[in-house]
Amino acid sequence: MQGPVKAPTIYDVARAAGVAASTVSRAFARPGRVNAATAERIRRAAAELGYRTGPLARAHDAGRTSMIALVLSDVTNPFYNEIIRGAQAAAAEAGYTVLLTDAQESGEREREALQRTMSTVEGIVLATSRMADPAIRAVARQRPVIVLNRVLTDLPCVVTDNRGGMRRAVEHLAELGHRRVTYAAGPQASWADAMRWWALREAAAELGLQARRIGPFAPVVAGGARAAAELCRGPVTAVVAYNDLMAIGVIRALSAAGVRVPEDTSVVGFDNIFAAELVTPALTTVAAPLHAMGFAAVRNLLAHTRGARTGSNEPVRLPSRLVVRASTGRGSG
Amino acid sequence: MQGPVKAPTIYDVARAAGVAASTVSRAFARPGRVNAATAERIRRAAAELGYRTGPLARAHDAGRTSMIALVLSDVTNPFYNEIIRGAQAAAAEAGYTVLLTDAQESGEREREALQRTMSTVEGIVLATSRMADPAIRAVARQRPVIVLNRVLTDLPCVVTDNRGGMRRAVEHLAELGHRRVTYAAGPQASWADAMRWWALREAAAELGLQARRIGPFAPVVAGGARAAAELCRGPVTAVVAYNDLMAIGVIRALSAAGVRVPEDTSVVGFDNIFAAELVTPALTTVAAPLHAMGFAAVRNLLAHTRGARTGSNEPVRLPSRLVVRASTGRGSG
DNA sequence: ATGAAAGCGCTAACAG
DNA sequence: CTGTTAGCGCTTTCAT
Repeated sequence: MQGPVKAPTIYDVARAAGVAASTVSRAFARPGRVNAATAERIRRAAAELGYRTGPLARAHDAGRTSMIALVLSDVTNPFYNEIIRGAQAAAAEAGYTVLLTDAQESGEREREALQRTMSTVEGIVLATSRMADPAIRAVARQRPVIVLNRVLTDLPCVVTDNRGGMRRAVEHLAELGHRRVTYAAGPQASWADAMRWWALREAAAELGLQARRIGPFAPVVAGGARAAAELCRGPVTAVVAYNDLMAIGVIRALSAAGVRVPEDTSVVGFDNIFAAELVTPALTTVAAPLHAMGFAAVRNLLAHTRGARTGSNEPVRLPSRLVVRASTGRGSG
Repeated sequence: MQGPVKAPTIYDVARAAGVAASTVSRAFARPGRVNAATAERIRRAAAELGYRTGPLARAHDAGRTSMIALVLSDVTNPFYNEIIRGAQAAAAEAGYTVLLTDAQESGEREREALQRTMSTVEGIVLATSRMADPAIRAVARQRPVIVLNRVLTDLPCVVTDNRGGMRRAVEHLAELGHRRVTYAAGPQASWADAMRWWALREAAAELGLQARRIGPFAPVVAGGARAAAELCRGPVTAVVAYNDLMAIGVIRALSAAGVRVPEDTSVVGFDNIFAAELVTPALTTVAAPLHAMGFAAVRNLLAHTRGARTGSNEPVRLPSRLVVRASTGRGSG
């Protein structure tokens, strides 16, 4: 057993090949400017030693890495699909590459990953961060940051109009004759969750509905199923879930329990993910302009990166709309 | 208009704050070890100049970045979900962080992203790469690489047993009384696609079924729908799709066209993605040990990274199994 | 075509 | 607590 041997440097190769380090460097970077024979000797020596260009040195003085990081709370969540695409589109437009970082729903992991990534990127988009405000500000001190789905004063943010979307959803439910709504809450650390519940209460109050809240639950199908269990206690005719994944969970669990959707109870989701129209019944949901959000985020970020002494940092608020499908129907009153 | 001004260095800050560069460094890295007042002055100066720690310098001498890259042909594809989780698990175990890179189904983008990322990571997992073999080998010369879902001689690979899986699927169909199978092909650049079609032919021949192939199609729901259109020409009782997404597309399009699944035609997918059990009818599919693949890949990679003079490079072949659900049924013969 | 030497921006080791 | 002095591994002048 030897333990990890120190990786060979360019100097080791130089020595082995009997040339100067600078020549080795050239041999790799500008093969044309070096004697074919010498180049060959160098290549051979390099291969022999298993030489690899050091992790961070090469670009050391280039200064620009042309990369930005997009940090997601959970890559696995289809919610991010379009956001990612939007971000990539904006990045490509400017010749940048997007590095994806997964926080695995943990503020801790997010911090750690960020710490490692930070130094290699020119800017960072925090999508639905699970970190606390101060941690985010700390990051922002190191690199230009733009926050998605959350508002922090003095930091550039891009959010959807949760309030308007929720309003539309509740109106829809009211029009169908429902007299009370239950909100199945998502993660506590989620800024959006707080906004949605708040918005639902407001809308319900104004429209004369009764509002109730259960949760929090994990923002995944299983979480929705758990919500459904709690739901059954008490007369529920309409539920709005934190997101589509949960809504799907609710529908499935409800159906399994013999409750018909939408005849017995209506279900509304949030986000309009791809699977929303795949399930049966197809999900009525509040659609966020996902692609546009990703795009706007990176656009803004790049502007800041280019040194734009940040002007006003009013959060960019993108509109959302209600997509009515089959999971909502007449309420019994 | 000024153009991007050269970014301020740690020295600029030091000068502005009237301290030594090392002190500035400390102020950022170990805030405790520096006089509060001095730290404050430094922070102020840094903020004033808009100073940010240089992209690649910080870890410069650490040598190890503790990061590996996982390159995906399409992050958006749920197929990768468990692979990602597996990779992260193995990485975490070794104190590494996984950087996700999306090739957006393009060999070109993959190359470019890789070029930028490469220097910052210690190793690379290429999952379902869209690059040509030589390009992959070129990357492997720069960093330890391990290839997923594809076999390249002399490079460490991790693949699933496509052959066995397909065999099981065809047997299943045969047992149900089907006399012919159609394969709806995926992307041409896909190594797995070639393997699957080949395996289907082999199995069909041995079991006395007729095999047909249509495609290629994009490996997404829309692609499956397009496949279904072609399917309708000719008497088809059983189809195996390149992956679950396509299979779902096939089912939906078929249903829309009045063809019942599985009564009229049976559909089998590949991968057993999350949505497979969500759709109606639930999808019969060949399940790959996704999590295990991601895990094994990173494990191996890390071993190579630690300098293990690569021994035998026999591809690691993980077993797959058939998950029978509702999309397959009795064939009319 | 090649070598010597001077950095790149930052951190660590060692004195004060 | 803070300044000085060496590098980190590689690239880039500038000679030769």
